[in-house]
Order: sequence, then structure tokens, then C-alpha cells
Amino acid sequence: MKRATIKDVAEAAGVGVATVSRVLSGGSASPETRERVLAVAAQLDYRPSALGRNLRQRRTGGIGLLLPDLTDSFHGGLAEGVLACARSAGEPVVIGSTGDDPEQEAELIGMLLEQSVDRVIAVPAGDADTWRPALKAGMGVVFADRLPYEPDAAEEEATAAVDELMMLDGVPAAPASRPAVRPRPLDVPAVLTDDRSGIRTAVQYLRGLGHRRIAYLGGPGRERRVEAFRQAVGGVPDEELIVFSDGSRDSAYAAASGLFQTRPDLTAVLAGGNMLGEAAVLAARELDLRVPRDLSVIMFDDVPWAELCFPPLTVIAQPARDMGYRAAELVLRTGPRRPRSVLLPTELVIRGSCGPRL
Amino acid sequence: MKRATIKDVAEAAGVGVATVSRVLSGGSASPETRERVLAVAAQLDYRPSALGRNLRQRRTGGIGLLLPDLTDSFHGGLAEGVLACARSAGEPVVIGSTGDDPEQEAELIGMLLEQSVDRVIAVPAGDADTWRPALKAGMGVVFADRLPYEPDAAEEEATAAVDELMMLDGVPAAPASRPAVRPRPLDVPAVLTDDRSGIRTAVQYLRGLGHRRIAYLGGPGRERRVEAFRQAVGGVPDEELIVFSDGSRDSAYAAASGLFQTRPDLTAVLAGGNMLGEAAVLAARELDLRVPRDLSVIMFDDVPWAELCFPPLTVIAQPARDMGYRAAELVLRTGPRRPRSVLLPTELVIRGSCGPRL
DNA sequence: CTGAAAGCGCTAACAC
DNA sequence: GTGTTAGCGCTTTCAG
Repeated sequence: MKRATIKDVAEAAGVGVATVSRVLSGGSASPETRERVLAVAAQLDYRPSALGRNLRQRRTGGIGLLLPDLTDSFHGGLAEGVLACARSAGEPVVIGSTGDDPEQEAELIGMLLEQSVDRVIAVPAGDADTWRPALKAGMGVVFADRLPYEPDAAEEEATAAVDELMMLDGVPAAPASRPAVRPRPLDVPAVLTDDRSGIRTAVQYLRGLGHRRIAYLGGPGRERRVEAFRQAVGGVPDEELIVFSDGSRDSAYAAASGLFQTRPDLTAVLAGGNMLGEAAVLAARELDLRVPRDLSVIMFDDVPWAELCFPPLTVIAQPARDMGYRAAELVLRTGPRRPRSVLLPTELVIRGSCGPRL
Repeated sequence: MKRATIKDVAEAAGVGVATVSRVLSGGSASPETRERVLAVAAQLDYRPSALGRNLRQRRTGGIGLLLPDLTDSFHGGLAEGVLACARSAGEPVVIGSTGDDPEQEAELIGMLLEQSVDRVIAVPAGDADTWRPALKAGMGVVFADRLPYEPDAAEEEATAAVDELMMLDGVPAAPASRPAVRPRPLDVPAVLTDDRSGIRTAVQYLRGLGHRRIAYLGGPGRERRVEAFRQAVGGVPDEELIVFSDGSRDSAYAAASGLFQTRPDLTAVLAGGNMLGEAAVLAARELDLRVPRDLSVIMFDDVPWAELCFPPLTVIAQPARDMGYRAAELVLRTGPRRPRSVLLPTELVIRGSCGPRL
């Protein structure tokens, strides 16, 4: 049994297809005609096919959503936010999981392009070069949670972008030694959490507890957080206390475990993401480090398990769902002027994993 | 700058559009022509538009994915599995979050229909009636994790379907008092976890530890698990020890807390899902019930936090990712014969939340 | 206010 | 082997 087409409706209602189209998209029509068309359409269970419409309008009208990993509850929350907004706008969402791999990301971008999905929200895995094709093709892109780094002058560019954003925070960037002019990396709106303020809050909290040797566990694509950490601890940071992992659980665990073993003198650790936090807790437990007696742990990003953990984890919460919702709003805003980026606040949630230095 | 169309390529290569189409979809063409077309296509950065193709073929070719909640790590894993399979098949995935609400689900089904997405994988929220329209429209549907219940004869039908599946388990359903003929509810393939065996294992484990008063915390759409629980405890189950919640966190907490307070004599609780498990742990902690000394807790579904919990939670793990992958395989299998359902095994992961009855 | 007609980009007959 | 052509279902001028 085939689906009814606009033509079927037109015939059955004794009008032209154009009229049906108009009625269904709220155009002008005599009340009488409108009535009849609507009735027939309902009777035939007619649904306008998005296929025809999209082809005609040369756009799909959906939203692409590219995330590193749906298993991560932060990304899950982000996705929920996007979906909520998309639904209220009646837009379908095409999702892809990149595994934090630039190649897969590039492939997925290609797929979206092929589907004529012209708007996309992404937690980018690749660098600016990965994204340039999408931009050149005229896609409306909004980044969430982080920005793609510049392949060449990675650090400087990233810093520049961050500085600009940090102005919103009310704290002007250090005038520092910045070369004259530098081309902004990617001129794309983004929804980010206020890493700098979150990290600063965490470090201050730890300091207030008497901690001086604070370590930082970082993940990939998180330059802003490390930078903020360095700034927050002030002076010349002890670089040995700053360790990184790639996106995997194993590497996170290895980083945490290695750190705790080489630097038994540290008394507190700040995990730059929920997977790192998980690794820190596990590694500490494995090494018989009691939390918070021997080691205070604080984690960036709140997750359901933080409360169930022993001891319950103190965290810097970021509004994952809101981020998604805002990102969707931005990408949907088809205004003449390009939307501005958004910086969302964090919140320190004190539970039981941080204690005074003994 | 407009995207190149097949026509542009044809002109630039000095051939007809059909030839271009053939070359790009692996049809026959002289090596020479093929070469030239490919070169021109690459040079023009040509991407065939899915829009045109889909309209022509009257189908989108994507996969719809409808889940209750992406924040739940089980669903996240499921989604990852689906995406992995879909990517290797080059199919886009359109996702929707139903919030476990039949109405939203129905709406999303409508959206997929409109998009001509003709295959969908779902963890259904609604009943059979919600799904009949999709089936009638010729959608290829595969359910994951659970089956839609029958609105009228809810219990009987569900049980019938389960019995049939349980045969795969090697354990024939009890011949019991089953009426002669009964129409199967929805004839749709599904990928389910072997709830019966999982629940049985859990109950036996608990029994082996000496527990006799075992409670069950159930969620919505989980008739099979409760039924399995009743069967596993045998005899006439103490119905007061079986409590339910709707999908929300609050209701789960309320159910657990209420249960623990009204029945202080229970010594073990089996949570029928990860949110229920979370609630059980929290409620126990709130009531100063020590786990596992005062109360043994076991949870259906493994999650990352189970290991971080205190004490680490003993669980019945189900292969979320595999479920998604298998479901995608099923829905993609365009065979002449309808694919059969799949029952996936569970695994008891013993950690520290269950102890002997004291 | 309404209908006829022209495509949107692509594939699949069908001719050559 | 390759080109021509006819739509897929819809929106949108453009006449009436």
C-alpha cells in the first residue's frame, strides 16, 4: 500500500496540487477549499514527503550532531539538550559518534554534506583543517564544549581564541606578549563552559584547604583547561604535576597511576574531565591512597555516579543539557547576523572527596 | 558557491549524466571514460546529493533510532553499537529521545515517516498501538531491550511473547494454562537480553548467600523481568517485596526508600535497572543501612559507576553495545525472510555489594 | 484565489 | 558502452 502523494490529495479534492501545497503550508486559500483539502488529506492519511520538499528547496533542514562518545554521560546530556530543542523546532537530528578520531569525524562530515544537512553541532575531534571543508560548503556550524585547535600554531591560536572569550568572563586577558595581528582560527560560534572560572574556583577551594602541591590530569582537546590551571596555580607551575592522557580509559588510568606513584608528595588532584576523575579514583584506590585523607580529588564535570562514589566526589559541574540546548538554538537561529558564542557558568559542588591537607 | 551537480560533471567530462551516475555507482563503463569522469568529479569536488537519489528511489535509506534517554549509560552504549554498525554500512542515523513517553514516541515516529526513514530501531516507550502505524507504513522495525506491551491484554500477551523467546534459552516455557490460540502481539524482530536467565542467576546467587527475603525494584516496560523474578523466587512470592516506579529518578528513589522502610526484614534487593540500582544505593545510605552488612544489593545492568560505588556494586551485566550492533544488523538485513529475534546472554559480575545474610 | 508548469538532482529504462 | 528521457513529490513563479 503506497503512501498518498500530494497529487492524490489534489485529485481527490478536485483541486490543483499547488492549492494543496498552499493549504498545507499555511498559504492563502478560500476557507471552503481549505476545509475540503484538509478533510481529504486527513482521510487519505496524507503526509507531505520531506524528500520532495527538501529536493525542491535544496536543503534537508535537519541538524547534524557529532559527538566523541555517547557512552560518556556528559555527551549524553548534551545530546538530550540538542534533541529537546530540535524537537520543539520540528527538526530531525542526524547523529554521529566520532570516537574522538579526526578521520572518522571527517568522514561523518562528508556524510552530512552528502545528505545536505546544512547545520551541525559538534564537539570537535579534529583540527581546524578538518572543519574548513564544512565551512566552505556553507554549513552552519556550532561547536560545543571545545574548539578545534589550529594544526600549526596550536597553542598560540587556541590561546588567542580563549582570551577573546574570556573577556566575557569580565576578566580581561593578560596583555602579555602577543604579536601584532593574528588571523582568528575558525570564525564559528560556540557554546563553551567557563573553564577558566571553573578551574580557578577548584584551585582556590583546594588552596583554602591548605593544599599546595596540586596535580592536574588532562585529556585531549582541553588546552583551555590546562592553561587555566597553570594560571590559577600561579608562579611557575610544577610541570611534572601536569599529566595528560588521550581519550581512552586505559590511558587515563595509566596517567593517574603513574602520577600518583612518581609524585607521592602531591596532596590533591584536579581531574580535567569525568573519565579522568574515574581513573583518579580507581588509581587511588588501587594504590591504597585514602580519599580525602591521603589525597583530595576534585573533578571537572558532574556525573550521576559522583554521588555514589566513595567518598562522594566533589566536582565542578557544567550544565551539559543546557549546552546542548543553547547550541541548538544558535544553530537554528537563521538570523542575518552570525550568532555570538556563549560561555556557560560552572558550579562547585562540594561533596566528600576533598579534605584539609594533613 | 554552489555545489556541483551531476550535470556539471557530465558537461565537464563531455559525457551524459547517466554515464556519470553509472561510473559513480560502479556500473559498467569503458575504463577510459570512467577515468575521465572520476577525474572531473574529484576536480569539481563533486558529491552526489542524497536528496536526488532518495527522492528517485523513494526512500531515505537511513536508520531511525528512538531511545528513552541518552543520559542513561545503557542507552548510550546501545546507541554507540547502532552507530558503529550504521557507519560501516554508510547509513546515516536519525535519532530521537522519547523520554519514555508514548506520545513523544508517536510524534517522532511521525517525523521519521515524513522523512521517509524506512527502518527504525527502538527501545519502545509506547504500546503496540503506538507502533502499528509504523508497521502499516511498511517500516522495518527492530525493537531493542524490550517489547511494546499490548494495551488490552497486557500481561497475557507479553507473557506469551516472552515464553516464545524463552524457548531459545533452552528452557521450554511452562505448558501451564494457556488458552488455545492467541494472536501474537507485534510480529517484529527484537534484540533482547536474556532477562530470565539473568534474574535467575541473581536470585540463585543471593539465595546461595543465605538470603530468603529478597525484594525486587522494577521499572516501566519491564514485565519480563518481574515475571522472571517471581518465577525465580518460586512458591507464592511476597508481593509486598515487589515494588515499581515510573521512569523518573525521584520515583525510583521513593520506591526504594519506601520499600526499605516498610519492610525492614528484607535482607537483599534486586534492582531491575541501573536507575533503580542508583536509587537503592542512595536510599540505603540515607537510611543508614550498611551495604552489604545490613542489605545486599544487586543490580541489573552494568555501568561505569558500579565499580566506583561504595561498596562496588555486584551486577548482572548486559552487553549494551552489542545489542545496538545486532539490532542494526537486523534492521539492515534486507533479506526476503524476516530476521529472527535475538536473545543476548547476561553475565554476573561479582563485586562487593552482596554478602551473606547475618 | 487557483491551476498549470517548471524544475530541484538523481537513477533507470530504453534507444542507439 | 553511452546518451536521452521520464519521472520521484514537492514548491513556486506565472497566468488566469
